[in-house]
Amino acid sequence: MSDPFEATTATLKDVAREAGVSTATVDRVLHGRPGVRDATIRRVKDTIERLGFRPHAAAAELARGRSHRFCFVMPKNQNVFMAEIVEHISKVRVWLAARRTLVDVVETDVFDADVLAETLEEIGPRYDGLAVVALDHPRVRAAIDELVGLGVLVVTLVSDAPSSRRAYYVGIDNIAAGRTTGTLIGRFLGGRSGKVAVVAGSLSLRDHAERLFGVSQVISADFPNLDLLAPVEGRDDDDHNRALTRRLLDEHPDLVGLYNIGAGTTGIGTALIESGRAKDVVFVGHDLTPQTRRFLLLGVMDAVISQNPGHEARSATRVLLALSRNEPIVAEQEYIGIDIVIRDNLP
Amino acid sequence: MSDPFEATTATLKDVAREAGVSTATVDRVLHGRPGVRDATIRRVKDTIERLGFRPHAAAAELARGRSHRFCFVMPKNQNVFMAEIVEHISKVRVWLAARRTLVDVVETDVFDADVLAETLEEIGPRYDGLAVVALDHPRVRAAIDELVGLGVLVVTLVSDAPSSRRAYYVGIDNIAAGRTTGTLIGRFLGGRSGKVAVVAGSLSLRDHAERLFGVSQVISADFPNLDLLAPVEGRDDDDHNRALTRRLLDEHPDLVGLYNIGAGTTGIGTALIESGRAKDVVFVGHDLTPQTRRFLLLGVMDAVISQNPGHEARSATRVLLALSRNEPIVAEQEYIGIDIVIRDNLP
DNA sequence: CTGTTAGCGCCTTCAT
DNA sequence: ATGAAGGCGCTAACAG
Repeated sequence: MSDPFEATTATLKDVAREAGVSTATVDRVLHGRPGVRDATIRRVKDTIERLGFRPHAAAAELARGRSHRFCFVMPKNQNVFMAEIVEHISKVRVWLAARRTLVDVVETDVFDADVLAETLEEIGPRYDGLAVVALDHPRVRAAIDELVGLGVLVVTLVSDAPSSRRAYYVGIDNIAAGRTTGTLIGRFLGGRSGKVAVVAGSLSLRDHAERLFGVSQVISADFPNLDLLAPVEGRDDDDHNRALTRRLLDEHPDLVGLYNIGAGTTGIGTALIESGRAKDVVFVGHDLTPQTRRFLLLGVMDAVISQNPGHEARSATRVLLALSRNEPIVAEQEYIGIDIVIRDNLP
Repeated sequence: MSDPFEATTATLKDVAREAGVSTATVDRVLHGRPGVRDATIRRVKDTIERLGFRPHAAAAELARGRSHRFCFVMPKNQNVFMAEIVEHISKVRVWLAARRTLVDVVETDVFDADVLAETLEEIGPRYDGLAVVALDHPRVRAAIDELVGLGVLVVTLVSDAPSSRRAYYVGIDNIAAGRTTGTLIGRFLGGRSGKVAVVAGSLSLRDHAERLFGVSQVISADFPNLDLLAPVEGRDDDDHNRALTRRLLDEHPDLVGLYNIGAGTTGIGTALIESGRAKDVVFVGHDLTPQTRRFLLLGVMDAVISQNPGHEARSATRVLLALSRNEPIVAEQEYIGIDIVIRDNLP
């Protein structure tokens, strides 16, 4: 071999010439389209192999000239985390525009199965693909499955509907997230005994229920010195959570740990500060926001469990793009990790 | 109905027609090339704005038709972490091949400034860009600067040379990584008193020195109950580290914490297990490997501080590509976080 | 079954 | 300072 680059610089035309066929035939073989004799297929494949030919992605994209329309279906009353995802979608728009891909965002009540399902049914068919913050409910599953049947790509985002026919889930393993919190609280307490409280938004949300499951597992299995209280629900609302926390602190002088499973962390942190017991209670919550960042630096929160909203926004679009172009997905790149953030590794 | 895509689908030709100029002129304006009257520039820019025109990335790439050659300069005696980066480079090769981009990997003694500098000087000019695991040394800096002067793009990887003219650093903030470890060890010990030992590969390596600095800061400032021993150096070698650890354990019956700053974690873990004190000593090290993963699950290690090798390999290539095409870098996407990995959030 | 041919949208000489 | 025209490598419609 001469120029080490030559191998990768062969074009489809080269292959055609070398194989003694037309470019159209090479193209057919390349994409497994019918209408080519087996013998010819083999000959072409050999030449491709021999020349180390790789189709030029940009040329293919240009020639295909398709454009894609995707839509993100997001919660209507966005908390900071969801708002950040939306913000990142906007940032990716420029990049996508240069690829003739358009992404819309619609907001709906993703917590009401009927409303969500209707939204999906209505807007779904207008798009090539959807990224949905899903509710795991039969009605929603049905809507997703129907769309998939119509040829619309569906990926779930942040919250999954595992039993649906969605093509992919972009988000974290919430049981593992709960377990992670359990271990952190237990370890940070270093043998101290007492009660651990859990505040959830709503336990009918799959991700909240899963996180609760995870934390319970770990606390009961590994930390006999700790006593997990029955979870309370605060609808992800700061005021509710503040009141709930106040009550928990009052009723349990021996409260040593606190886990906020959903949003509304500000309310809890405020109540903790007001009680003067912020430093005595190990407090872990989700999602890195200006508020939780502040709480970490103040020592009110001991850790934040976080999933990178930018990564999730990009990942969802990349996955949709790859799926609709029939390109492979780099699973490793799309994996969303459970980030543990403490004061010292704040991004 | 009119194509809802129309707005984003305007082409350079459309702009030319609307602005009453030729496509060549639009192209000139688009890329700020000289030879266009100010008035014309304004007119074209206005039309671009008005039509919401975005150049089609694929078309541009095709027309430009350039190809790129990059090279990763990696340590010769690769530890697992470095080997994983190399592995990921191979995975990206297919993707890159479709973009007429070739990446080589050369191995050299990156710990010897002269050898590294010579390698850089020798192979650098053959490439459009280099990703280098740098040693922060005057000789190396000079070599990097010279290459940059020749028009070769240089990014540093994992280990930086901040005062050189390298275009970018792909890697973590090592001081913060050290601080993170310090806090974790301190918190996990939950008030227990005793000594904390630090094993480094070599303190003349910038990243090792920085991690030491970080951990010292935190331990001395926030954990008066802990006593940081003078660091020992084990050259990232399992056998050395095992012997060192054995000695540390012997000499300090009150050793409660252990931080391995570099590689060779297996040796330390082995010594810990052999001593029977694995559960009594909080042990934190770097990089997720099959071994450290096992140690986490066994409870021998309490946390692993890790930087995602796949992310780093992709990031370095993306940055090199973006730089050489004069495209913007998505800083947020290329940020390498300090991952805290415990038993429960293992990927 | 296979080949011909006209683009896709942009970039780049080469003229003017 | 500006325009005309050819081509990058692949795809797809249309012939045969």
